[in-house]
Amino acid sequence: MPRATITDIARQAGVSPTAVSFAFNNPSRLSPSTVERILAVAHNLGYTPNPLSRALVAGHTGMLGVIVPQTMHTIFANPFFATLFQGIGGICDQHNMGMLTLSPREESLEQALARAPVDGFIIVGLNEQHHEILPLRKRGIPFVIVDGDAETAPAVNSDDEQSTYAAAAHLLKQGHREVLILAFETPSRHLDNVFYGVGARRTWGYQRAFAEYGVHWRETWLRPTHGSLEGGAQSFGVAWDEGYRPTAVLAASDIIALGVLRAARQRGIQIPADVELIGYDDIPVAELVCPALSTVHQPIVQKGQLAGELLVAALKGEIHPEQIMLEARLVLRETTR
Amino acid sequence: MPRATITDIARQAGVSPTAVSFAFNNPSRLSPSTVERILAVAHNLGYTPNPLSRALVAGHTGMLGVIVPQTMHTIFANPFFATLFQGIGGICDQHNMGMLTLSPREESLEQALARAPVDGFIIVGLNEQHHEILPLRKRGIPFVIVDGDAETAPAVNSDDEQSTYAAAAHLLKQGHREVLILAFETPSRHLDNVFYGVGARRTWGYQRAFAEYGVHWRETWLRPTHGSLEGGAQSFGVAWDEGYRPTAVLAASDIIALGVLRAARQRGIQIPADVELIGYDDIPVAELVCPALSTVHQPIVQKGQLAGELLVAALKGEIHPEQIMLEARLVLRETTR
DNA sequence: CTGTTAGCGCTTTCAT
DNA sequence: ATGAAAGCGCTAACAG
Repeated sequence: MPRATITDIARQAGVSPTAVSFAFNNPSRLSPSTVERILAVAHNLGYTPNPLSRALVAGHTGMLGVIVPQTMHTIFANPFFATLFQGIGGICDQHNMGMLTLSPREESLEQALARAPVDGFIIVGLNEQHHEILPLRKRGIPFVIVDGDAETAPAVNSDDEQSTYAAAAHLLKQGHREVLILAFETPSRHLDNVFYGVGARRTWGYQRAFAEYGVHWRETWLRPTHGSLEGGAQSFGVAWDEGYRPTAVLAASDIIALGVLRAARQRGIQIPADVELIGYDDIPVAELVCPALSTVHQPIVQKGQLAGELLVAALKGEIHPEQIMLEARLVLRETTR
Repeated sequence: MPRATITDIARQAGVSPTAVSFAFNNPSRLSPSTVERILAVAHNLGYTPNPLSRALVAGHTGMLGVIVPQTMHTIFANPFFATLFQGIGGICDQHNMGMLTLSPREESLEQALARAPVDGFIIVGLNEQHHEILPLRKRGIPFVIVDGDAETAPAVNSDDEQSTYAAAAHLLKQGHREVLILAFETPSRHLDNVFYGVGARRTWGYQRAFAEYGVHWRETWLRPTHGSLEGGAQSFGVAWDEGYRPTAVLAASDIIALGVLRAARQRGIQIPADVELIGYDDIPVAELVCPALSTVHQPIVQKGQLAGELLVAALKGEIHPEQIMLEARLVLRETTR
């Protein structure tokens, strides 16, 4: 038995579909007794207005899309995203919106964007100019960029280059010369280039420090690493097993650093005694783990909130695209000496 | 300028809307040149078929709804959910679905369910019989229950009662008699009763152990606690500051236990020397924190996967409602002696 | 107070 | 190979 429609209710209640519609959306326009009767029938048949039809005519769904060019499995394994979503979710709570998480489907990010029944998007980790993002602009669908370059669209970023510079500089200042860098790998087929977005900016920061401290930058000491605990563990483990003997490690994200911690433990490497380690993000667990992670703090929850607010503003038609830059700062805990 | 529609494209390309539709969904039915022309115009205007209209006629959206009776802000702050979502997300990845996270809106869970443009739901922490869930059944919308009682709907649970019994028994066996229990608080206005779902089952397990060990069960030693780090910290802190001096604490979830860890640290209480602590869930950070959390392990990712698979099966019309019970087991690490 | 009617934007038989 | 027309389920002028 197919789902009951407005017509079914109308028939059973002996009224027109309009009346049923009013009973749900504008009861005051009907006599109380009619409303009651309609609602009774509806309740009886378990009828609820089809959200799709409703959204189609209303022109909006009340849903906010979040898209990240990684698999959902990877996304939710990374506390950075959970924390970012905490911020976004808070705004959804305030505005009674649902949050639709999307990841590239059938090889195409563009398709994912096209199929999503949402009012606007928060796009994480891609530049505004990305070719699969551009269609959104043409279609006039509001979106805000998080962790990506943007000229005209609203965006929220943290000061990656500056803060990774600080992290690398700290290590170099301590005299380290053999430092392994676990950078982001080209996150997916959607990116053509390692030197893209946050990944690029963070690497530049490290690089600038090396330059300023007159330390030779060796490409082989930079390992593109999958943004996951396993990725970090493997990347560090492989390097170590290949004979690399870094005295310090810079990880482009905390989840990667956590992987380093695990791989080091498995090999009996002492952190920070044998190897110093600095991550990035300051995810909530960073200060809970043992040893507590030295890292670059960025206000992740706030980042999500701002992105959410920017999108909500855009949805309301308040068009004052803002590119927000959040401060990030080095936090030394126990994985550095 | 409103978004371009199929008619706009048709007009500009000098064809009928039908042709445009075919160009997108069934190009083989059109001559290659026509397809090309249509697609060119479409691309030019940044046209993409409206997903809502499409879903309306197709009868499905390719989106999976996940609903939890807590604010999104709370949900995403709890690694249990991130981990559960990791499992669900993996299934979404496989089936090219999006994942819509919902939380009660405008005071009404029922409304949240009604407004969601999804093909089916995964409902976490509510019983099948909950009055706000029942409408779904009538409407014939597929859903699966996670962490809730279900008789006829598919469901995934872990063996809460058995495993919390084991946790409490362990403590009691060690001679503890002053044990503080941080149970779930009635999670929200949607639940009328503390003795509901997982919360109830976990409490029963603790209770049964007390009974079997002949230890008097004191209601005052059971504190309903918000399922968050802050909740755990506050609940333990308040109890302690009121003069309670437990020698052991049982927390209904790891995030609560993490809060205890923090509150204890702030007060200079040594764990496990002064107070032993056992959580529940075995979220990924449990073994990373310092001291590593003793807890009850349940396969969270798998729980999410199974829920996802059950829902996908239901969506396909494969109706073999299964109530799955996952094993959970005590894992002793460093917060117990 | 209630019903008629015309869409919302798209897909899909059924003709031509 | 292409188009006309009906309809997905609902809302909202506009009548009466």
